[in-house]
Amino acid sequence: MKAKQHSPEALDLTAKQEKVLEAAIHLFAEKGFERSSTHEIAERAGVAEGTLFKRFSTKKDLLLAVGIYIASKISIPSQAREVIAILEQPHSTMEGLLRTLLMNRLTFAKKHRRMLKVLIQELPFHPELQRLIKEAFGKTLIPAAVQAIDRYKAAGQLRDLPSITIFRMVIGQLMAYALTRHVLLPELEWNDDQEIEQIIDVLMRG
Amino acid sequence: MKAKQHSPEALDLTAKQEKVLEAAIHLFAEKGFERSSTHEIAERAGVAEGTLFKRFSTKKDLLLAVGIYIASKISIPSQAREVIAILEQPHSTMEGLLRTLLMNRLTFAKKHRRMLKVLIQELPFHPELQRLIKEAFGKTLIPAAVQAIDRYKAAGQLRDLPSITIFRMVIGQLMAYALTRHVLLPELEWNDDQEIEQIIDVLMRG
Amino acid sequence: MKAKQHSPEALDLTAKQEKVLEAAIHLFAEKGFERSSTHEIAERAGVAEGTLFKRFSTKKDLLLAVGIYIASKISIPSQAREVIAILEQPHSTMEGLLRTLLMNRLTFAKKHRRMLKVLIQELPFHPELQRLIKEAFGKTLIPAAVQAIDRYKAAGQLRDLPSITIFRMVIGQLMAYALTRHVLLPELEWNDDQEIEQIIDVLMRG
Amino acid sequence: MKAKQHSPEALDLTAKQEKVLEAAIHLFAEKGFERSSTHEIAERAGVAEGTLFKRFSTKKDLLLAVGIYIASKISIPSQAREVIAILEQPHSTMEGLLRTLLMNRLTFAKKHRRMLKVLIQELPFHPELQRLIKEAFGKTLIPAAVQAIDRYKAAGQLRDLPSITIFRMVIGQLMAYALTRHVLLPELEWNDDQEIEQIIDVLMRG
DNA sequence: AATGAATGAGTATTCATTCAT
DNA sequence: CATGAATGAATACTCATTCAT
Repeated sequence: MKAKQHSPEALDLTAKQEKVLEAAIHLFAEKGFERSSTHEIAERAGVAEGTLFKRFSTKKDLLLAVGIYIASKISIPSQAREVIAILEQPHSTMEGLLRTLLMNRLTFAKKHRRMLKVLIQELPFHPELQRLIKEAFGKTLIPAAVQAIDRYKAAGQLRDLPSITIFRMVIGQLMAYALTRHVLLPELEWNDDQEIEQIIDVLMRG
Repeated sequence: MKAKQHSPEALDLTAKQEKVLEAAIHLFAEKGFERSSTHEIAERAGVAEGTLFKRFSTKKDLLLAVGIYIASKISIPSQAREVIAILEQPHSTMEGLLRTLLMNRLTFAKKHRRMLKVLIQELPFHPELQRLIKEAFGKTLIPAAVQAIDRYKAAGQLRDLPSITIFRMVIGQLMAYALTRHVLLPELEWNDDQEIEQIIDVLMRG
Repeated sequence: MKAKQHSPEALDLTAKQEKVLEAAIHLFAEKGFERSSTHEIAERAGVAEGTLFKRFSTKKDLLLAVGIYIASKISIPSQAREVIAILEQPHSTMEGLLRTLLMNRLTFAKKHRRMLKVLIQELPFHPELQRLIKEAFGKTLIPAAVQAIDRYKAAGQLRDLPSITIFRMVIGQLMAYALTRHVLLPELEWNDDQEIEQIIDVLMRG
Repeated sequence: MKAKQHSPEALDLTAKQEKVLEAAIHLFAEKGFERSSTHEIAERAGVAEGTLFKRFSTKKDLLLAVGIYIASKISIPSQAREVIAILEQPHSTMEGLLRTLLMNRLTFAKKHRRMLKVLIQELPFHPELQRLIKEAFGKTLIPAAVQAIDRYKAAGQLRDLPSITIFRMVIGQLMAYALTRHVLLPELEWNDDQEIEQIIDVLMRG
């Protein structure tokens, strides 16, 4: 009928349902999953409690919806393409690649800050969620990254460490920064560009 | 009465109370704070539910006890002394310092794995907990670390980056590794010594 | 419009409405009235939930429809005629009457098994239903039966017990059999003809 | 500790728990199982809703408690002994046996009227309940009854019908009477002694 | 007429906490 | 001191019913 244009495209939600998901994410991020009641979520979304359960038949489904959405963003054929494109571009320097990559991921983290917080918080307790995310990462992102790293190693631009270790180091720095930046000390003023330069600097030269 | 020798020395607990705290930590780590019931905790500790509330008048107190214990470990006059001693020792090389430091912290993390998991999980939702930990870090560890870093910079062994940034990088790598090692992929086999060497390697030379 | 030929003639239902009633009876009989949801009924009937409430403005109306239908079957001017005809026929022997009657009622019970189950289950809790059924019985069946029994007593074929007691005994045996046969032990193999002979035998000679 | 003397001896309930069970039976009998809320039950029992769930961890457990209690009454080593004693006594006449038996059972039915109503109502929907009752009957009562009937047949006091059929006829009459008496038409005045005489009369002579 | 999304009161059950023993 | 029965508010979820399309 009418052409719908949702942002969480993988989920196909009506307006009210999207309101519900939004409210849920907000509350989950703010107070945690268990401490947020469906009553509260419905109230914040401006719908009846019954409405919530029409689309999300369980409170946990609300959480999984976050996982599905993020997974759809991470994996092909969605935003991962961006990352893979970056990784596969013949960046003349490793530094350039890093810069583009970090900026891109940081933008992503900023945009989906709340969802990511919820996800990280609940990941240890929900195997379904773990599966979702592991698949999303394992199928596309990690292979592409390892391949890119191998290419740079072959070109002599990277020292001969296990590719997966290098990957972990980069991701680790990024995560550590994002965590400090958005979760631990969000009250400070941050200059992302400058911080990224420093991270790159350290990663390249120690 | 009798000379007690608890490991959580800052808390001064009787045998049963310690059992309770242990049970709480175990369950909090495994299922999360909210999903663990006081009934379950009391059962696992082998005490009555009433007994639990004698010493910990609130479920949250059990959580705070974890915070207090860890804080006491981090700050003077306890185990922090170890770290500060390390930082203040005239290690001839920066690498040696890093190695000692990382090993020491990783041992700590391994020993208090569950407590740390609980702490990290609940930190974002409990200001009291945040205060506890921030103070513990801010009062002793960070100043000592910054001072040590400054000394190495003065000695020309470190590039001229903001000390606090360097500190964050090191801690970041450590956290990223500990997280991957103990929380995200605990099922893999890890060789800590080797991994530490790689981390040092990357931190020193990029 | 079109000449309709429903079996529940007293109710005058469209095809969809009949589907709904059928589904309701099926579910009520299987899981009980309260445990069957209108959602489930609508689904089984293949209609929307709104449609259900067009004709049966209340869930209870669905139950009453069963009562109305059965009542219409019991009382004149419907199938009761059959029974009354049997009772009024000059059967030479009491045994013959009993045989015809029991067969007839058992056929009826078999045909409307589910409706009867629902009715019996819910009768104690719904005064409207009780009224419906009492009227149906009281107005036509019981008087006719009493009259028939009186005739046989006068003819010396029956001992001088209160007619209403005799009626209750016969109905009692029939109910006890039908209950055992269709509700309590439906999984056994039953030979109706033989069982009826035995019931008659006992009723006549003890 | 103290010698407790419950009437539902098989269940071992405290005073409050017995109150709860009583309230539950009352309400289940009056409004049906599904229509009675745990809130209502707790209120009628004068306890908090939580208290109810301490001993009966599920609403269904309350129902099963009724089943367990009745089953304990039916089967050895409880009241069944009474019945079996009656069946095994050398009553000179079959009529005497019947009279004693029917009186005994009717007293039982009168005493446990509500429980029996609940049981009969819910039996079709709860396999666990069916199992409970079937076992209670099958293990002790039916074999004893069949044996007694066989003895009377051998003594020429009973016609040669299948024993199980005879049993069913007697039970059937009893049930039919009890049902009419206590469930269908409880508002009428009944003279049990006289009615029993009539039932015996019919059963013996037709 | 038919649909099915939306409603909100109601349900069984859980749980931190209290207190008489 | 220790116990565990008792509490009652809070929770996730269900369901008969309504109504805009």
